[in-house]
Amino acid sequence: MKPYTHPELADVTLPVVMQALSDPCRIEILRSLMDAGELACGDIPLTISKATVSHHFAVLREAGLVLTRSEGTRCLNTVRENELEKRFPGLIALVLSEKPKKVAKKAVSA
Amino acid sequence: MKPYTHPELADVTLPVVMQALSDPCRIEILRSLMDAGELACGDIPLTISKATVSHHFAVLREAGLVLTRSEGTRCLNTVRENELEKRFPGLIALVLSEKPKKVAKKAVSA
DNA sequence: GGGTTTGTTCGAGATTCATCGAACATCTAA
DNA sequence: TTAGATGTTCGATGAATCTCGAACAAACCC
Repeated sequence: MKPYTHPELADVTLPVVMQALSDPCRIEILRSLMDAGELACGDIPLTISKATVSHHFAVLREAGLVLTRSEGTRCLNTVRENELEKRFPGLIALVLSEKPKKVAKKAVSA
Repeated sequence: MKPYTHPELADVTLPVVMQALSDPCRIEILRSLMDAGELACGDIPLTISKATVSHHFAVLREAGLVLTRSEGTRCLNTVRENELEKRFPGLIALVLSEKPKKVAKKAVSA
């Protein structure tokens, strides 16, 4: 089985995180994740191949931004929100503040 | 003389800014600028060629991060701090909060 | 004017990156 | 066991990026 590896956020550098966030697809993935709480790779509303989606998730994972766990044939992803807030204060808010695509979302208070 | 062009921050997207911040050299440049207030290209304490420094400044400029003005044969650069704080709240603090590390500096004694 | 300083621009080389289809692996359902 | 669903990995390809030296341009100083 595939044991996903996640870095300690203390070992993640700022350039690595910024690089991970420099792609519009990955920013959109992060927003979807924050919006839904947890999503499988296939649930990402993007018109790119699943190979590319897998690649983007790997980048996000290695940058310490998301946490992936296997469940059946699917992999469920979440944003490492609390840890990130400690390591890079304000980063998540920055990502979410850009282009608020969905307004009046149903109380998913975080 | 060369008329430097600077984008409106409203037109700058998050991926573009993140891309600009994904290079350790450019992060170091920003830190030096914030520390000194205003610096010429040649005053950047990095061991890279002036052609490369010029390139990095162009990237930072086009990402809306720094403002460049000519003065004699030199070009003085400042961080667009106030504007950035409005457009991308917390971004500058994020860059400064990262522990300063050695970027392309001389190696320590062996 | 001639020379110096400062920075830009122009190739060019090397590396990295995003993207895809195809093949593969793993788990679930029938 | 077989078939389907879900992701990963493997090449490959085209684009972007980082870096440099060399040539160039503009402003200063003598």
